[in-house]
Amino acid sequence: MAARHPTSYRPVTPVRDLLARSGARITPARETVLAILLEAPRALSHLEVEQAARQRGLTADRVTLYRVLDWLVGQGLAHRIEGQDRVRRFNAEAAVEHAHAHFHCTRCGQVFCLEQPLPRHKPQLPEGFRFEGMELTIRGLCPTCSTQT
Amino acid sequence: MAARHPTSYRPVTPVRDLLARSGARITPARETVLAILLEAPRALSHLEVEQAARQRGLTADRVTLYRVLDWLVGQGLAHRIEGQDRVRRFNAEAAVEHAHAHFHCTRCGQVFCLEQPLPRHKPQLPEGFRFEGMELTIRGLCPTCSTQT
DNA sequence: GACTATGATGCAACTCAATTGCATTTGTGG
DNA sequence: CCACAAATGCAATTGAGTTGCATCATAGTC
Repeated sequence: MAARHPTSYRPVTPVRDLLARSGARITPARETVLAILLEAPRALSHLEVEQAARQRGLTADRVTLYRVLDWLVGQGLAHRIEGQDRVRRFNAEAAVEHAHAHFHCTRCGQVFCLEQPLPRHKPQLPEGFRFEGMELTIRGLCPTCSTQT
Repeated sequence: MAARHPTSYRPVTPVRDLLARSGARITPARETVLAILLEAPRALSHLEVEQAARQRGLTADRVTLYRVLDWLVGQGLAHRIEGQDRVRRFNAEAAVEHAHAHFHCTRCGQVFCLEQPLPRHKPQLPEGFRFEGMELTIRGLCPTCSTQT
């Protein structure tokens, strides 16, 4: 997988810099996982992260990856998406405001980030409800699956 | 819990009628579960359905309830909502078009149906994606939880 | 460069919703 | 009332995610 902004005039912020900002420790697991998420074209499940990590030579426990992912979410470096299949997926959009919809393929289960932003305004809620955030998930078939009959 | 349209000029369609339309068998489990969903003010998890069913004197296996719920969804009699907590919740909106947002309380986990409809139009999708449906989930605190500090 | 405290990791066991296979029961059309 | 397809019950299983605790490694300090 290629880096995100190969032709950008501004260099990609190195993974270690992003991590360093948190003040917490920089560990191989955190470096690798964040790099994986940053380079992924779509949201990855824990399992996909684990496989990608192994390909990069990281031998980390399943639990460690869960904890790293949670930590990244806590740091605001990654975002967690609740899938239609009871599987959580993660992506990292270091620079991009995370306010877009997700597309969940009902056939292969992949989750894609869509470019179009969510409505800017907070939705009207009935009396007493407090808003924290919102998530728009579109179900359907991805390009690959929609052509396979 | 009261029936849905107490003042409507049109009588509420009896549960058995709704079931009969499917052409499939009418069983105690299906009757009870559908009645529970129709009368519930919010989406219910499998566990909540099970407890409600027991209160009504239905002694059905957990698995049966799972299967009944799936079947109701397949028949279009119920709708499945994917929670932020990896728990599926169900509601039945026999007459109402199901195109509204859901509110998920991040504290108590309850899911409420919001009145405001989703945007009518199908969202623009990148080339190749096929639209099937969408789900808008708003996270936050419900009235009860938002007052408990 | 070595030392150390604190926070990260590994391991094993566990939780919990949901699913599956198969034998048994039951609703319904004939 | 009968037969058969469909629904149910039961037990075992899956799979994502979590927890407790012992061990290890990072980053600041000397």
